[in-house]
Amino acid sequence: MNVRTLCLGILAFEEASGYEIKKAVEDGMFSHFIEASYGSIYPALTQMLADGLVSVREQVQEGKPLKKAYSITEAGRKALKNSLHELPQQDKFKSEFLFQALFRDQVDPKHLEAVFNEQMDYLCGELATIEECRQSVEPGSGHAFVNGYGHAVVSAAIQYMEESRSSLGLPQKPISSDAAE
Amino acid sequence: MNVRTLCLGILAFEEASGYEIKKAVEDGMFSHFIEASYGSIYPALTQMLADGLVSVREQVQEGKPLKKAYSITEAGRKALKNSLHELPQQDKFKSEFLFQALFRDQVDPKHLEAVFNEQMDYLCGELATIEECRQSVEPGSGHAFVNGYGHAVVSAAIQYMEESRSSLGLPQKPISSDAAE
DNA sequence: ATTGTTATATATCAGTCCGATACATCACTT
DNA sequence: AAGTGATGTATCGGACTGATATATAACAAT
Repeated sequence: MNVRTLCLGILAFEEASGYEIKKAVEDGMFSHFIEASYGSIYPALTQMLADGLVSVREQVQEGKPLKKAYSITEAGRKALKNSLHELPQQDKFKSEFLFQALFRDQVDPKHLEAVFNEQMDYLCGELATIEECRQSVEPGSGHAFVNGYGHAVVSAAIQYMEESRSSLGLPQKPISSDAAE
Repeated sequence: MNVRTLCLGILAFEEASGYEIKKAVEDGMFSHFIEASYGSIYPALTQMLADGLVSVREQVQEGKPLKKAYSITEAGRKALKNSLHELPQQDKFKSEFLFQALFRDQVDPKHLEAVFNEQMDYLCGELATIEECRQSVEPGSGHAFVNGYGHAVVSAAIQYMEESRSSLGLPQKPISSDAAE
């Protein structure tokens, strides 16, 4: 699946600009299972416009830059439906954190601790985003399933991390900066 | 982090060929949190050889093609250690399965079921790989932590998938081909 | 016998995508 | 008056993927 299909999928829910698509995959509804950069989103929109899969509406906004609001066309919906019936590629998961954790005996304990805490912050942030979205999702929908999947997985990761603190030789949960001692 | 560092990391554990590195990230110890293709592994090894980070030993094998066994050098270990002290990038997770699940009302139920079952197979395969590796890992090591992380996350995914069968309108667990009805 | 498949192994390349950067406008703070 | 941050479009070098080519040998099937 390429970025074009990804954009079509987001536009199938609502009209959006390139900037908004980027936000959706960075922080929004789609953030925990999709990635895409400006360098692929903008060319994808341009190309799909040429192919008639999307249409633009240039919005002149007060106090903000020009915004190109893209909408999916009928041809676009058809193309999306086709893509949805292809066999999906395998999930891809890359974690540099886990890679570093593999060599924990070769890194400075201070670094390990910093990296560990950053990972916890990241995971908790993901969980917060997922829980935010959970409210605006109707039960039984595809959104609900995907949201629940993310919640299950990220929760499990957080719990495992928490349980592993001692076995990694790290100090317990640093709730406030001067609780230890 | 680039593929060069990734290869160095694997070579820090044991001498390996490009083919074996690919296997390690595809099926082995590293498979659930690392990705790399031949198209990046072989150039990485060639370049690192030129830079003196690895050395080769050409093995003439009986009944098999020539094998170039790469080993990490002292300079390579130093370079790896440096890389390990950089801040890791955020985890990346992409799931086309979840993307398709998002549009479950727009896809053929047969397709949804097939895709769902394939995802289950994939996840169970991952779990099996992780459990295989678990045996050959010494407790308390970085390997053990990473292995446990994978186990926690994949187990959670499988459990959630299992619980969601009915809410997606799918038939129950197809253990054998003619158990239903 | 010979065709096909699977496993081992190296290597390349078109196309895709990321990460960084540039540019521009406005709100808000310092 | 300067700096920061959010909104917004756009491009590009370089990294990486996915597919393909090449080669050898074991093994199964026809």
